[in-house]
Amino acid sequence: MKDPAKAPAGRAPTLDEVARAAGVSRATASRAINGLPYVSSSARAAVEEAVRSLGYRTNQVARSLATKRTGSVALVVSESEKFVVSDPFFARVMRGISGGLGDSGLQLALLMAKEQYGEEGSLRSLREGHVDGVLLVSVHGGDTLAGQLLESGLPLVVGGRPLTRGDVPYVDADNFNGASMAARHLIDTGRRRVATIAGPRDMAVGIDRLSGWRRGMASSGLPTDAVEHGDFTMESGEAAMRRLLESHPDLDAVFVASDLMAVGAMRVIQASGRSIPGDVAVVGFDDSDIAEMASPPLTTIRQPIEELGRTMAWRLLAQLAGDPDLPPSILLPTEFVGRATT
Amino acid sequence: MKDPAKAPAGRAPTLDEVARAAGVSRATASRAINGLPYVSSSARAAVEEAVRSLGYRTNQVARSLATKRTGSVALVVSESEKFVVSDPFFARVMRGISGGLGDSGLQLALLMAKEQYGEEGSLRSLREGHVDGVLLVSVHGGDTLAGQLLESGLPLVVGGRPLTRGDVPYVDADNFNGASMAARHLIDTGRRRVATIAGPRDMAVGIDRLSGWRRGMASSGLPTDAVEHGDFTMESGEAAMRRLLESHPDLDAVFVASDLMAVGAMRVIQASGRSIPGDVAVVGFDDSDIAEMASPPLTTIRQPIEELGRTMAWRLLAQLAGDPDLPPSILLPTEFVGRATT
DNA sequence: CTGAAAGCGCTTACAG
DNA sequence: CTGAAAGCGCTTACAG
Repeated sequence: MKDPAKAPAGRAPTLDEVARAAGVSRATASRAINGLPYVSSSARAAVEEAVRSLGYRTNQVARSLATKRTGSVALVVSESEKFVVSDPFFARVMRGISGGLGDSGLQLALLMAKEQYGEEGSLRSLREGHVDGVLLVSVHGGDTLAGQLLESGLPLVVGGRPLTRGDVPYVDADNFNGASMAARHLIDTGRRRVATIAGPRDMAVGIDRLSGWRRGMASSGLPTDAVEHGDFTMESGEAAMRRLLESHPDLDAVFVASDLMAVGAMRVIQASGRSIPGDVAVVGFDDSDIAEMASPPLTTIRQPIEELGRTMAWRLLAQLAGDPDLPPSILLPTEFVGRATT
Repeated sequence: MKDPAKAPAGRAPTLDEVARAAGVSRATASRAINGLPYVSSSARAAVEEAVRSLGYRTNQVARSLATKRTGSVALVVSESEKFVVSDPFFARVMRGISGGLGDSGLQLALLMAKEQYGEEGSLRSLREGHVDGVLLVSVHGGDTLAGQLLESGLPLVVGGRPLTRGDVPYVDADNFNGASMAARHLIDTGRRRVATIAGPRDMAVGIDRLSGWRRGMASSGLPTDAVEHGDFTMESGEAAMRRLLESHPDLDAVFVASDLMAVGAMRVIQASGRSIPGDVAVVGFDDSDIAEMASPPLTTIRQPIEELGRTMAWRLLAQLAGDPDLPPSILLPTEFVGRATT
């Protein structure tokens, strides 16, 4: 017994075959499948039945060619050395993005912007790839790429505040208020000589966490002169802490702009014979895995990384849908997480 | 002064325009661009010049429709809970894959196989997505998905040995020999009562590292009865170590199947009043970031994670190119990294 | 070595 | 509400 409704093996059924099976034109079949109005319910039912029995799936490539939309967005990440450090960050953002794209039907195309090709090369391949929009995770720099993308007219959302391009839509954690909370918590628990190990001066996340700490200190009129910078590696945290202990041996607390640097700082503090939190209290930032693993477990400020990714996806989706009232950029709340170092 | 060779703004130049500018037919322009033979050098030069001056880039969507190849491969990762643990692993594999794809021109489409849709849903969207091949990172299970993909005829390379499907091409680290090296190193440095904390019994990586350890021990005729299992979390490493110390208080070394579990084990060892490596030597596996951060820094077995990704990409590329003599699967060497716990 | 033409599988004005 | 037809931008036998 043959079943003439079955698709011929080896080749995917086409819209044409669906239309024939349903006894309608290709145009009507297309409308029914895409849920457009002006299709009689009987035609719609026939098409749905044909789709089911043939196992039809629309060929996205053909659709893209006709509609000039690809149904995919690019996730661009820079492949710079520094990035390796924040691998877990990246993975979590991506999970969030993937979740946020959810049932939108959009594919996520990954693009590692290779430094050897330069940003122009990345831009080119984005246009070649014909994506509908771009999600750019900008850890370090990437500002010029963001600017070019914006000017090219491609819908764009950046993760992390771009340093120089205030006009690019972005989503970021509220680093300023998080750092301010950290300072206030230290003050509230009786600390009076509070230092900070900040991130790089040329990264928004470094700048924002430093100015947030300043704001928190200023609200109590405490001095903000004990500042050293690191580059978010553990080693740089150790080195910065050594400098701080030398210049400010009387410090009784330190806010460190990342958990990883904080772990380095804690080692130096302990090696100097000081106890944590007895002699020196420590607050980190990120609430990464190592915060809990540190000994003692590290008090820190949590940034909602998955949520950051989800929000980036949401923002891009909304823009693609033509949503008129979109906030240019979005700040996600950070949260105090008390553990044993304060 | 107008430049008639420039593309009209707003719309990308087409092959048609290139052909016209070069004074050849579309067919010839296409051949020249794709580097096919049978194009006169004068025609080739004219086309190249036209491409340059117009800034032409081939429309991949149109090409895909014509050739029935998409120029993209899917990276499928399962989004299960357990996966979160190995985030850094995942990010590094992906970097390797991206690097391995290199200049192949293939796009990497990311697909998080959501558990809620089940594997059938994932499979469907892969076929819909019309990718040329699939890279599957199989951390836990995923064997049935791998099997279905294989049967669907889509070129496939799995990262990590599938547990039940011996017929699927995969790339993995040489966990067996790595674990064997670990055991031998402990024996060579004078340890005689060597325990192990193995991974889950239902993961290939758990099984392979356990049997490798057994092999290493057997070569010296030492007993292999001190075995406990964890699930690769730090907590499970702690719990397993507690059980080991209870059942084998005389142990003088332990091989732990992951660095993260090893850090947990070290805490328990130290809390029991034993010194590392004085009383108990410890060897981990992975050479992840925390291996260096542990105190004392952890001796471990390095697995080449980026290389794993690169090799997966290479294997898939070779298969797509129709390379006839491909090894069904590939094992990447692991490497001993001596630090302070042995 | 080259060109005219058909075809890849859809969508979408347009005219009914 | 529906269908015939043009078009999206390429590739590739086929015939010269």
